[in-house]
Amino acid sequence: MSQGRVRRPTLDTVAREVGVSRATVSNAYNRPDQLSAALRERIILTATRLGYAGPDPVARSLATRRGGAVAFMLGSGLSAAFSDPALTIVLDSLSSTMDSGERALLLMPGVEAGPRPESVARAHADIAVAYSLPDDAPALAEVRRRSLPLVVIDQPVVPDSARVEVADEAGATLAARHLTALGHRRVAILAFALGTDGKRGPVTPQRLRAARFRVTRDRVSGYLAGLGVRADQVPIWEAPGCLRDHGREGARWLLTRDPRPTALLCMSDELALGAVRAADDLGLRVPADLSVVGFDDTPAAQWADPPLTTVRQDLAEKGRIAGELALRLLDGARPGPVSTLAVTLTERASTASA
Amino acid sequence: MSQGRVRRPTLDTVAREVGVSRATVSNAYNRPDQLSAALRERIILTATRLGYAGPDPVARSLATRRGGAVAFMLGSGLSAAFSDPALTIVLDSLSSTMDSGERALLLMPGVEAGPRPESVARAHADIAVAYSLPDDAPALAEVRRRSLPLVVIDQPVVPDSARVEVADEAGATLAARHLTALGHRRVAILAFALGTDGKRGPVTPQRLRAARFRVTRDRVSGYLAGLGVRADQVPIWEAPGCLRDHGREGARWLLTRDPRPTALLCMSDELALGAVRAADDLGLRVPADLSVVGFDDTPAAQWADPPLTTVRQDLAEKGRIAGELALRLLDGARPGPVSTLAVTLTERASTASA
DNA sequence: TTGAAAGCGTTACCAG
DNA sequence: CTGGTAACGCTTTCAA
Repeated sequence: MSQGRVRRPTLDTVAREVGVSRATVSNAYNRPDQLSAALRERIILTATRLGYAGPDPVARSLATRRGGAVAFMLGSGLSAAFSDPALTIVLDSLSSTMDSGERALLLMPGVEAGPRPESVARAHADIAVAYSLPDDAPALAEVRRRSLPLVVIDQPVVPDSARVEVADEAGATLAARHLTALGHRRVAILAFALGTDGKRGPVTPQRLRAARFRVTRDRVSGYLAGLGVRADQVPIWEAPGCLRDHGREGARWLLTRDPRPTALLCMSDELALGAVRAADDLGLRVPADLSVVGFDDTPAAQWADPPLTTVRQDLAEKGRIAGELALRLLDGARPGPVSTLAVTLTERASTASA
Repeated sequence: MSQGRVRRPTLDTVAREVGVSRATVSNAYNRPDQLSAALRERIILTATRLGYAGPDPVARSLATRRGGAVAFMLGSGLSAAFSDPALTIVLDSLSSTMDSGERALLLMPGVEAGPRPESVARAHADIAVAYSLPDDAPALAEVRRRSLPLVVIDQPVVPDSARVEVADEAGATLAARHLTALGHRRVAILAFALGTDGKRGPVTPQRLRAARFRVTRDRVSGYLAGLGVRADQVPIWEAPGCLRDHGREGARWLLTRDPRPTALLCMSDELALGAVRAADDLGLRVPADLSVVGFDDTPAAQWADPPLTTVRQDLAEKGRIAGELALRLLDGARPGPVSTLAVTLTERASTASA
């Protein structure tokens, strides 16, 4: 049984043993219809006896010029990424859309501004999918250098890439209008990161202008438009991420300003859920003392107590579309115009009249 | 700028253009110290001008005999997997342990009994990590066929693999003893899946004997030992997974038995949290009317209301060890004996005297 | 239905 | 420090 340092058998070994050519053995594995069933069986049998495990995936890729994986580039580490239900839904939907069994999913976690370019350079992937990266993510430059087809989800805007986004600005406006219609005049914003430096805190107009994330920029614009105010007229907190704890922390600050806001616009449901928790910490009732609006409409939003008023986007659809764009690019198609998914406002119990 | 159908430049193209050999160009990329800085610069410059993106990762892998990825095999689909905080922690810790920037993470989601063997056959990976798969997962047979080094986390027991587990039986016993010490006599068990058929419901001793998951078997044994009863003397519910909703559903059933249990032993914190929710649905107070014990001690356990009494295992450490085992295997080492992590009981507020 | 030969793009070894 | 030459293991025409 001990194979020791014996050289691994190859197609050639099997071919020689059976007494046929390499091509025939290759066909035995890849095109069973190209040879007689009997011969094929003899080949497979011999292969098994010799301990040949089937065509080497790497060698096969070199010959076919297909890497067989899709590189999924994240803007954060794995644990943060997986704590984000929105990402989870999109990734799941993307992977099941593309899953032909032929393609694997190469996860490229990031630090700060996305995956390291060296990782991208070495990836055995023939397409890349970027999930919500900052404008100048180095990984994207590397994707370009390699001329890998690219699908961008949400952000940033990359020339020559296939893109799927949601109507961020419109959605944010919807949320803000909802609050003003309810009579809220003191509204604060709980925002995603503006930079990749991990900073958190109140946002200055200057930092806002230098923002490196399109989504954050657009949503802030939308909020301000819906509110009918300028950036310096409303408290904005920059959270370093989109998770619940980030929301709790930011809301704690926003809710201890004077005058205290009567409503919070949050860029994700998780952020909003954190805000509800912070309100709770401070003895504020939602929605009696504080209205909270989320973004995404993840499952948690409707399960929450109180159920969250939020801007609904179809996350699964976003993943599906991204997958289909990827498939099309892989098929040689040129990237088309951006697909923008519509959003709607889902009114639940976390908002009430001022 | 249009490259049209022009053949992609290769190492050779660059070498010819610069007037050096292929080897030298290769060295320019991989061993800068093997040539003069001037020559190297000239090479890189020409490469850029020609639009050469650097050594092709697949070709390089063929030559170096290194695939450059670790295949992480899951027992469930992506969305279920990422909803499990325990998996998330382990995976994050594993990936940061192994991350030399050289290696990528190939995610192999499963359906029912793990990844499809064909996916494993095609994966450009030089090592596989199995996360909590059933005893006879087909993917494992494929790993063996390919003679890929294998690290198994939790289960199953695979000959010739490096393994890291936790003291499941001991932990379960700890949990059960805690309850009996508190005077509980009517205790029920909320268990993981026993089969890969997605079934849920009360467990028969027969199904228990046929269980295909070591962890489930061992924990049930541990619970029974700690309780000092036989399998047919205690209600056991088989949940199809380890998530919160599964727990809620199972607990709803267990808590409507007559006589109603005064305590629940749950195989994961998520399951336990679902059980707390079910108790809440039924108007039962935890721990006044019902004691609940979890397993894992994920962050959610201490955040919960009430904070969860649970069997603590060091998930991050488990991931780290798995990563180190993988590194060692990659280095040519033979698998050693199984590493079993100790567990402790963390008493919090979800348990009280009967 | 089968086989021969020409790649696929690199790295590794060894001589100079 | 540089270059020749031989792998690496497979797929794919094209002819027979």
